Amino acid sequence: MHVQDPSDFPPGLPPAMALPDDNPLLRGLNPEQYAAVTLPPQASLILAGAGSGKTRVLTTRIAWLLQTGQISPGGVMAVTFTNKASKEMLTRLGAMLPVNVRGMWIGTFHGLCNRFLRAHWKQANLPQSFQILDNGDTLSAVKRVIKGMNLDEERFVPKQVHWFIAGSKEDGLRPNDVVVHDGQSQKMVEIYQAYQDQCEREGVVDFAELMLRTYELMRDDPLLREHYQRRFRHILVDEFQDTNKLQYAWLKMFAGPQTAVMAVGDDDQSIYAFRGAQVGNMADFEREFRVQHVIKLERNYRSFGNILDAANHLIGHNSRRLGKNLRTEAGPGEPVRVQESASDFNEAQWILEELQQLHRAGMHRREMAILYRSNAQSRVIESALFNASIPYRVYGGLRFFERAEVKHALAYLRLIENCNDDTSYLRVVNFPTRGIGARTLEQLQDAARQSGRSLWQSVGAVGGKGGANLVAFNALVDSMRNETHGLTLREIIEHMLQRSGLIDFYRTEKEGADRIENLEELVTAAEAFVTQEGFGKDAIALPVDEHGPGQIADGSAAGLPNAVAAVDMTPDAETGEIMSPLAAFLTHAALEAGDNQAQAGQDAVQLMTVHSAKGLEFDAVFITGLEEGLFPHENAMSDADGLEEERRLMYVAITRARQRLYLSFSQTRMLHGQTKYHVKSRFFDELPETALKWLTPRNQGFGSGFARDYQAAWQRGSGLNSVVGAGRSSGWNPPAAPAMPPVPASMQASAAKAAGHGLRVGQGVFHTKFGEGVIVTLEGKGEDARAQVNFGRHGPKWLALSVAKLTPVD
DNA sequence: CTCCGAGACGCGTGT
DNA sequence: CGTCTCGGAG
Repeated sequence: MHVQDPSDFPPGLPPAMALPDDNPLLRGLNPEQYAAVTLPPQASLILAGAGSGKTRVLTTRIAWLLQTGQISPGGVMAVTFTNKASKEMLTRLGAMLPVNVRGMWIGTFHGLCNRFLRAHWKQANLPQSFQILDNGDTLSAVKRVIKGMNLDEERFVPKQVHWFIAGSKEDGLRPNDVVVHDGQSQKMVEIYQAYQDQCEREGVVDFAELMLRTYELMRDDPLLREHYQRRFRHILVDEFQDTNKLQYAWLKMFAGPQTAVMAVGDDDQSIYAFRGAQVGNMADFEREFRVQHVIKLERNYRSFGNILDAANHLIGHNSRRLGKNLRTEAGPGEPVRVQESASDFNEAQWILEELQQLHRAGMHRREMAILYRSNAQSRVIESALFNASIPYRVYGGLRFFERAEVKHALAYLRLIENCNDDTSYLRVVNFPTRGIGARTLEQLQDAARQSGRSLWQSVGAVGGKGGANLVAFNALVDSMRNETHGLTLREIIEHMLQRSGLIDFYRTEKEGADRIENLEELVTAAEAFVTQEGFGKDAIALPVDEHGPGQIADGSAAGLPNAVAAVDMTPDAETGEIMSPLAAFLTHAALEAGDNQAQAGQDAVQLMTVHSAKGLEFDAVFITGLEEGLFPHENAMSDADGLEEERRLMYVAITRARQRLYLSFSQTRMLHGQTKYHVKSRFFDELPETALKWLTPRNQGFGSGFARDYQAAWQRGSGLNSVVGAGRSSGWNPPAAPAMPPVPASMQASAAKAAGHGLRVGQGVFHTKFGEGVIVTLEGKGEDARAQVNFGRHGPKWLALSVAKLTPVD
């Protein structure tokens, strides 16, 4: 690994390009960024630290390539992992250059695959109107397969089977390619095969299939491969450290001998190994693409010094790094604040107070983020925010297009589009209820299975009342299709909502108001989609891409497309026919879980997992639940690899903060419906003490009681936390707090109950060998007294109190 | 067939 | 604690 010296760079470029100040595009770039943006058309690897201006480099690079005439819009592909990232890229690019970004291949891996398969559906052996299964759809499809094979769901857990199938596909393996170890894995492969057959029958593909199908078509069709390889002169890959085996192989298919691939990534931010990401792809890429230029972007433009010190110090505990350190010229800024709470409830309460102080001091709510390791942790915080009427927005969790009522509506739309979609059929055939019960559906599924046809096609095989109801349901869908023919997307959806009975159903429901609101939101979303994607009356096929200098002739002779429209409007390769707005909208719904249309635009506090925070930044960040078992998560604590990934995750979390960072942990937490006792995260031991400021007394934490914590909470309000750091860089001086109220009697009582052996559950103790821990359980009396103590790093231990020396920590 | 309540089970991260 | 599944009554 070598770093290009920016001073003698870029070598050998035309003079016009070497003058940075001449070109407004390049103004303000630092030497490394400048070098990256203006690299010659060869394979390159950009190691871009957090906050180092990575997106700026990517977009400026594309703009510069276009502006200098090195490529045409059609000659570049830029691929990201998230819709958020690709949208941002498009927006920024559009602001830099007057270019029709729509015609460019900029999107997520899955979005680009979709675009590719829409154009080549025939060669890919797909029906023209193939539908995409989201996670929920895939899971129910897997369940159906398992049921259909008469297998035990205990032995073949649908979730695990899905995991197995997706994992196999991400390794590029079809059922025949999977190596079988034993009877169990043999059966798994059979399920995989049956699932695949079912998908083929129904004309649907899952996320992994989008990637694999595209890869295979490119691999097996030399004409197609050559066309695309010659077409793309530049391919830029964002978040390269997150690519899996299949995505890397996919990239190699699209990158030809003349293609300059720029991989941008940060090994320290690799947090998706659990779903197959291979950081090793970075090293492989450097070798296999014979990378000449490796550039490190280490200058951070986001955070103050103390925050970066914390990040650098922490990540330094990882081995196997490519080696990179963030630096800033912004000064130390405020210290990183650390808060300990007695319970998750108290933690939420404390966050609430801090949020309000920041807001009163003038910070926008949207600039405050609360991060947690797992989605389940959001609930306590949400209810605290809700009760205090503080606007907030939750990312992840239930997304718009995943809500039950929205999925029902989409299922009707999908049936209108493709009536063989059994997943959708089963979802709404009896919703709202129309006298079609389990018995009838079983007969229907049996009939379908035997004839190898879809449920829709098999309704005739079921007799009796149920059979008649099925026929009536088919007729309903048919008439919806007929009646909406030629209508606008909005009209189609409104008609379907009425005709299906969904609206009427929710009107009579007790809690139906919210659901109706969401259904109306669906209409709005469709309307916005139509406007955005240009499906208006004057919609025309988007322009054919012009090939830049040195580009190949178009591939029309081979029946290949050289016209590329917006993601969902790709014309058919042969007929040039454009997808219907409905079909396009359904694709959109499957690929973009619908970030959450609801409270968008409002100035709201942002709640999300650390994973979904990647790529974002905020003025103030709270990292919550920093406890052993939670963060790092218990399932990842046992092996070194898992722990290193957790540490990278923590690194990502820390580097989201611009000005103020809070780290918070709690002694107790409601999990699985019961109270758990936790030790603070080991990550605290890996942070530089000089950058931290403990808001609660240091090392006196464990089990020191609710009363103390209660008092501390009030002391904090009285300005304790503003002593350090206030006035340094930001002007958030907390207002004076009210006088401290007396400690409630109930809390005093709980502290006083420490009778007997002088220990109680929740008590913090010190053991000479295991260190600090928390008493989780107490049993027995006198000589037999024993305690279960959770020592975090050493795990929970049973100790005989007559033998073990436990010193209360208080 | 539909509705409702009791009981089981889970919460690790995402396109 | 919340959601999903299953069993029995209407």
